[in-house]
Amino acid sequence: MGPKAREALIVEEATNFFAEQGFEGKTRDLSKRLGVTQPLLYRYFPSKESLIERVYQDVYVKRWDPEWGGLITDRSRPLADRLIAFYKAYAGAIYDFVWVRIFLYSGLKGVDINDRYLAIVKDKVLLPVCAELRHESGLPSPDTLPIGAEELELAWSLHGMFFYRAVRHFAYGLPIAENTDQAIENDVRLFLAGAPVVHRGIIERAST
Amino acid sequence: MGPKAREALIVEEATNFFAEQGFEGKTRDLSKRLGVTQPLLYRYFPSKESLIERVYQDVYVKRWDPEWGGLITDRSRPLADRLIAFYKAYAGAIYDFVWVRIFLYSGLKGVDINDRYLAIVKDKVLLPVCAELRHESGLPSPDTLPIGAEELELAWSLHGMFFYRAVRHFAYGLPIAENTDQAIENDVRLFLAGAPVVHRGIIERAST
DNA sequence: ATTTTTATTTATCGTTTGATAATTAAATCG
DNA sequence: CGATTTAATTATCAAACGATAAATAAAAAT
Repeated sequence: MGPKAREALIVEEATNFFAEQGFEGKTRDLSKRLGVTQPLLYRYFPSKESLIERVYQDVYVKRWDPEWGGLITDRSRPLADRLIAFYKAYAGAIYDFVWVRIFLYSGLKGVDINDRYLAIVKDKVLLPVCAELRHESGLPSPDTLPIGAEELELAWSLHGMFFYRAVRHFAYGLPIAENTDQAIENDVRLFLAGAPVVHRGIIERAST
Repeated sequence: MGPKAREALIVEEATNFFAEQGFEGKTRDLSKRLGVTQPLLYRYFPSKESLIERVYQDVYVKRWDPEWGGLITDRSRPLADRLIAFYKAYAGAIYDFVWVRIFLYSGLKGVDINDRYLAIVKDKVLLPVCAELRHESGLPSPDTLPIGAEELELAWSLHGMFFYRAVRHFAYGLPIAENTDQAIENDVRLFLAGAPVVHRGIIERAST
């Protein structure tokens, strides 16, 4: 087998393997699943750690499409439509066994790529959601009045509804509603109906 | 040191240790933290697995107070008050480094005690929340019309807002709003304002 | 076809790891 | 106090693990 194909095969199977077993999974078990001998792994990667690092790259890079950011901020459409469109698209990448578990395992381990990813989520999702929510309610823009911690927590609530569904399914193995698109739509509508009720209070508390 | 005190000390430190490192943490590292030698652990526990089992018991048992169930169903108080009271009390046990991480690690591992705990959450929290929500909106009681999967998903949304806050903090190491009581109150008020907007549609879809 | 390169395997090393056996130190008890 | 039990340590085992070296098989090149 050609080196490129073999390497790709190793990374792919290692991703599934570590998603299942965690990063303490043994190289011998991985090689068995690949149908090759364990030392062969070390011809393609100098160490187990370097293979794990490669898995991180492979997994994380594929899970953020720069297009998504624009979906939220495009004020030519109703906010509900935008958020539903974004979270449905996002679910296409995120509602996935490998992603959820690698993300949780690396998060628990405290890996830096996790922080970097969450910084993107904050910048491209949470803060924009807060900004749009303010705009809808006729509240001051973030340029005038910065978004505070409690307000950010509000956007995290929507994100929590959305992502915890995946945790329940792929980490705990619980069943979830068959129609996840419908569930996402419910999340967004619930959020947009409920958030304005608490938003003003949050801003008032922040400005004292 | 007396055997009872020593055993309690081992379990306590093992709990912290496994919460940090995961269950692949080495017995030698644990013993080092306890200030004892590694073989001593095997005088108190026949195997590492049995110590882990003991940690499960210790951790999980302390995290569900039977009193909590009653908080949700007591119709002498407004539903908002009840849910706020419940989730604040629950947070006292759940917003905790050890709990969140042991829960996630054991969930990822697929340990059965996790399923048993989640069954309690479903019975004592999620289904009652759906029932109370129906009562508030003048919808049929669960005795008449069983609670469906999409409807349960609605209660999970509130739970997700609540629990994902803990995951963010204790698993990812992200900062959260200082006043968690206020954040919980916001979650509940957002939920109670938003849920009725989608609830009827969910039930209609279920009955077709 | 023979040589050279490269992919893969076999064999093995040095540590680490969970666990046990033998020994020492410290209580406990008559 | 001395005898006996018990807590804890030292020493060590066998298996597992990440990693390396040497050998083989399969392509590629001349």
